[in-house]
Amino acid sequence: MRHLAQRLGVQPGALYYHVASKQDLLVGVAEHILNDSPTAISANDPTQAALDIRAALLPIRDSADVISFVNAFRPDTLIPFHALEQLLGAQLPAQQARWAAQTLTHYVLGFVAQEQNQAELIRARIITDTTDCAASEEAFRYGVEAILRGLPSPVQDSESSLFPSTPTRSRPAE
Amino acid sequence: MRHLAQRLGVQPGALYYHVASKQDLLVGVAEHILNDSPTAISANDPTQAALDIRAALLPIRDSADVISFVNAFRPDTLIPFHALEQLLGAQLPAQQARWAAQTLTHYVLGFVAQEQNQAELIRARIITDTTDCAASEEAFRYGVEAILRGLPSPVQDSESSLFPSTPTRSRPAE
DNA sequence: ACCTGAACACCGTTCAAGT
DNA sequence: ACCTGAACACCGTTCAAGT
Repeated sequence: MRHLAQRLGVQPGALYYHVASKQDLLVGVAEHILNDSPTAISANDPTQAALDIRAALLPIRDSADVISFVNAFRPDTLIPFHALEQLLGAQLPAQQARWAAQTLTHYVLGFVAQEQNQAELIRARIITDTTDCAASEEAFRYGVEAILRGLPSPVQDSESSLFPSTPTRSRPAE
Repeated sequence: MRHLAQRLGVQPGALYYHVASKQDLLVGVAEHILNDSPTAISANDPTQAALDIRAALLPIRDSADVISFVNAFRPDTLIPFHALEQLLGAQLPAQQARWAAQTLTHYVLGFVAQEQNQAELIRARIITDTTDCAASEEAFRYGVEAILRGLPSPVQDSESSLFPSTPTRSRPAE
């Protein structure tokens, strides 16, 4: 809050005319990070979505912690995670769709949070850097693929979207 | 720090005679939480280990965040996660064993962190409680089982370890 | 050996008062 | 409508000085 105020050339208290609390501000920040990312987040392929979310978060310090907080504070406000739920739970009971999405979500955010917290410790010279960027990506992908393998597989789309095998039913009750 | 000092009937600064930093203290706290838990953590069955870790963390406020921090700050110091690596990676290349364990670890810590952060927000009356304890456990289990299904299965101890079906590929370059 | 006192450089938030 | 000034109740950390 105080840093932000300084950057706006304003007293800390002034922020509270525009925002009710730091937490409310973070909701806005989280939405901005995910919606206005240079790399858009896929809404078709869960593997790609996971990679895209990581790519959107990595360059922004502590963003994974922010997103995790917002997901706990205001579930369902962050579209990409909501989208994941529809993607993975295409023909699953609603509750299992939610569980499936949360499984992948927790992994993605947990993984990136660890990367970023480690980066923060390195920046502060508390630990020394032993990170290989390419290896991190490989490790991330390994987990994503393992999880998707374990979850009930969604529509194997390919060109088979010609015949509507999926009942695409039940738009979730608002 | 200040809370702890107060509880010890001592000035805040006095703590720094015994501990180098808050972070060092947290390493000790994390070890204590996992080692001296009333419910011991299984070292045989990964599913049970995950459930045990959650059981050990749930009653201690913010413990999942503490453990996550310590895992980033000092990887490999927390035994149960190290044990998970050996359990899951019994006949896997070292790097994949690590990745497998981290996949499950991120899920477990991410899940419990969300539960605890939500509990904290409820305690502070910032959000209202809509949590069903039994449902949470079911959701947790769902994710654990999905992930273990997706990961290369460890020794199915019974009789199937007779034929070495896994090609145990090219040990990765260090 | 262990602690106090006091300071340093921080937090998020509130609120009367100014313009 | 938007901000200042000043305070409130907090942080982790350091360090001379006490016992």
